[in-house]
Amino acid sequence: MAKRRSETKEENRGKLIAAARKAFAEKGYSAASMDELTAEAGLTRGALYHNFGDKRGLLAAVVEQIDTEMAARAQQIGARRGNDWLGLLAEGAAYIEMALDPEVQRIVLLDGPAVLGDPSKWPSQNSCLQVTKRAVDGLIAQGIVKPLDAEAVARLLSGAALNAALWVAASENAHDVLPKAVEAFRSLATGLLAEPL
Amino acid sequence: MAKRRSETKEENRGKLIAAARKAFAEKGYSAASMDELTAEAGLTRGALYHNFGDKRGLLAAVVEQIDTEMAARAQQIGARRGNDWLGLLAEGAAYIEMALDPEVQRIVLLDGPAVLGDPSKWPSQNSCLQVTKRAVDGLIAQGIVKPLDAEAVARLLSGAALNAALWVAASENAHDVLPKAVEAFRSLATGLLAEPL
DNA sequence: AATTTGACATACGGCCCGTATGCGGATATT
DNA sequence: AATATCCGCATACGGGCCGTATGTCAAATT
Repeated sequence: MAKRRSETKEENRGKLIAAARKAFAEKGYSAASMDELTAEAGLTRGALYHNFGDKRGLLAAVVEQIDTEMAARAQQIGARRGNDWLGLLAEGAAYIEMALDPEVQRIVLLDGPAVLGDPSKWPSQNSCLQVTKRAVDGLIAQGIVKPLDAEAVARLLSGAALNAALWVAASENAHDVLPKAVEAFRSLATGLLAEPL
Repeated sequence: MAKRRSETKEENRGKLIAAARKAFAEKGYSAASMDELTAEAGLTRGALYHNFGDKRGLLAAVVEQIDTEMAARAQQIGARRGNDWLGLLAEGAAYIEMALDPEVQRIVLLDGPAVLGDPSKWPSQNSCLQVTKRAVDGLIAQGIVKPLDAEAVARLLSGAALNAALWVAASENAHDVLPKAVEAFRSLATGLLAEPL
């Protein structure tokens, strides 16, 4: 066989991240054991430490991967809708739905901030925030949205969306409350409009 | 001296909670050592385990104490302003400011949700949510706010406020961005009004 | 006064993480 | 092509922390 070394290294990195995603999502960050994690990936803690430095580094890598996937989805939706007002609303709703994924919740919304600190300091830069910020910036430039601080608006919107998702996910009947959350989000967002509809 | 037993027990409970507040706020939940914690309170882990069951129990008690304090402040502000629209806005701004306290951030906003799970399942019931929900309920009944699901609105508002607070706190110049956050919050909230101002 | 209760201390064991060291194959050198 | 080097990963070790079981002494009960 004789594979290239850099090749197998990337493979193993991928295996570790995949195993970590599963373990972190199921057990939570602190309860996830590095030994079990690496064993499930067919490796040992040596590989993990060599690739990611420490447990936090592994979490950061996992978060970055998930975040990248979320950003891709958001971009798709934004592109399909166009960069207008309805696009922003659709994006917000999309984030609420994405956050229903237990993996996203546990890793990105709960353990991520607690272990890694403020999202703005993450390697991945928190795509949700960035994408929203860009959209808001555009809408302000067009005069559709009030001339507020774009980052402030993005922070509030994303915070609202993510909190709504946590609520929906914790509810018994998620499919019943999801529309309520989305509706409330849409109402809230209309407060940003420069002129009432 | 010969104090009553129940008396000293409450005293020690208080000492432990106080020490835990400091340790959790400074080092974070997972990095805080129970041994150091209890030693600083002049006790041992035996007392801690006897009173709170385990480390999570101690965190829950700390969160409850802080949460109660926050609820008291919010009630004050609400009562002073009256249960009207401006009262709700003032309350939201108050929560943003309260969340600037590093203790509140680290313990209630970061470690709390990660360790204890969804706030709605906390013993303290998360005062921020409850107070906001009650205020929104009243405004809906008066026809001031659109007939949305009160809990959904409360979730979104509190999520927005708390996320804004995290942003402000992480900023270099907090006193510069705080007004931006509050202004954005006010704009967002106007989206809830049944009729434009 | 004897007994029971309860609050807390002490002792023990296991798990987990981070570091230091060792090893074998891929890569570079001449 | 043979040797030397490097690198990715495994293994071994040590310390810390948490949860449980057990012990102890003062307060409460009778």
